[in-house]
Amino acid sequence: MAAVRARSRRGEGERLRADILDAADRLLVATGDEDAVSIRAIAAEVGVTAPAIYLHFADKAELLFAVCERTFASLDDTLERAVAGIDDPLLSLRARGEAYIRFGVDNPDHYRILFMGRPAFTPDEWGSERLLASAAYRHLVEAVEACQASGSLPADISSELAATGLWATVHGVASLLVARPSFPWPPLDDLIDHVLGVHAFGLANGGRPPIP
Amino acid sequence: MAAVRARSRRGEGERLRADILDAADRLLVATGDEDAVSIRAIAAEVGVTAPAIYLHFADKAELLFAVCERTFASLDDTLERAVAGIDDPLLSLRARGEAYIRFGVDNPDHYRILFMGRPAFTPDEWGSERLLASAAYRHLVEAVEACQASGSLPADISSELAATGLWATVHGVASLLVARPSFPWPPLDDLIDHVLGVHAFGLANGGRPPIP
DNA sequence: TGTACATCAGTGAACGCGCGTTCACTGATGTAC
DNA sequence: TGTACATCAGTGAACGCGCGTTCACTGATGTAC
Repeated sequence: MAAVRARSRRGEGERLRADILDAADRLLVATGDEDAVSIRAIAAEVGVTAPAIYLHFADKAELLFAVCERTFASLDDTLERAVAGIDDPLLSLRARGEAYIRFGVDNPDHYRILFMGRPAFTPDEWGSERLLASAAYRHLVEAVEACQASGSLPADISSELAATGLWATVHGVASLLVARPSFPWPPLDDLIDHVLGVHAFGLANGGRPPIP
Repeated sequence: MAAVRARSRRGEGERLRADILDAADRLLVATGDEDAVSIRAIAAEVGVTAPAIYLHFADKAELLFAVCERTFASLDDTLERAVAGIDDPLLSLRARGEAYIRFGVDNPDHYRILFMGRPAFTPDEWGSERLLASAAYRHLVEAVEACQASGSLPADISSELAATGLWATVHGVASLLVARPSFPWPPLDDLIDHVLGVHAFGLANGGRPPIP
């Protein structure tokens, strides 16, 4: 519970909106339980009464949607920063994958909401078009295409299939670690090296199964 | 809601336990929402009053744990049946991976509970020891070791690391599809072929990143 | 064979709780005249 | 410069709901004598 909050001056009402999103985020990280992020808990954390939430969000779903949107934007930021300055397209793709996994492991609760939640939990729009149109997804497909253009990856494979396969692979590592943190996983660095090494090698060499 | 249930005869009280687990399972599949699986809803589905549940389960967590345990056993069954009769160890490993993905896609709600849920949701014991000791996990490690013994996979890599990497890969495909069913994924067969082909090829060839 | 009785398999009512949301309101603050 | 007033940023109380769980009970059923 935060301290008592001073009422915003006239014209500064929008400040509360940002405070609410921050508080929802804080609660999510602190409790590690999205069920604990209730309208009432958020209001208490902000230092405001529950109905005040409805001055800025139509209902709970809209609020959680806004939280997701912020986190999704920060995922793309993180990935772009991770590959900034890496010229080789394949190394860049690999760095992107590694940064993705680390983002998930470092922000398990956000990651769970974004990519592991029930479809019903996040608003419908996130289902497909939003995800497709998202900066993070577009950047991944572009990164694959850059590899193909440079000859690092074979061009005879759909860039979307390759992007999806890579996404599934890094998502697999991230989401397993997020879902079962107490399992005795190999050291994270080893796991990342192994999985990305295997996948990148297989992809670069055409991804044909070794057995006809 | 099922029809009225006849009271068990004396000595046959255990029948209710099985009926409760079946009902919980049915509810899970029908609603696709684990929050809908409440003690009261289960009781109504069985055709019994809510307190009757407590004749067989100490609390809700124990009930859900029992549901998970059954599903986990059926996952191992499915995988073993899928590889039965496949002699080549690498083909067998591949078939195991494919069967795993299809199990997840075919049983999205069970899969979500087993491998995508909050750690707090499933009882603590599932966290590590249970999963490690599980038949499905042991069988996977053994399958990798069989490949190494036959020379299909390099022996200079930890079988647990390779098993974990493979698990992460198939889990990635399964859990993405489960979490975002409305995303325009490539055809499932293509995705399975691609991801397993890439991973198996990379693994069989040492998994060294193509770039030093 | 008949009957008292213990036991088994439940029932029915109630508990306290936290939830999302609505509604009528209030009091400080900036603005128009 | 002073004051009436509209507006903004909330408050406080209440709603109905479904939840997990507890408790005292009941009525059929098998068993011992």
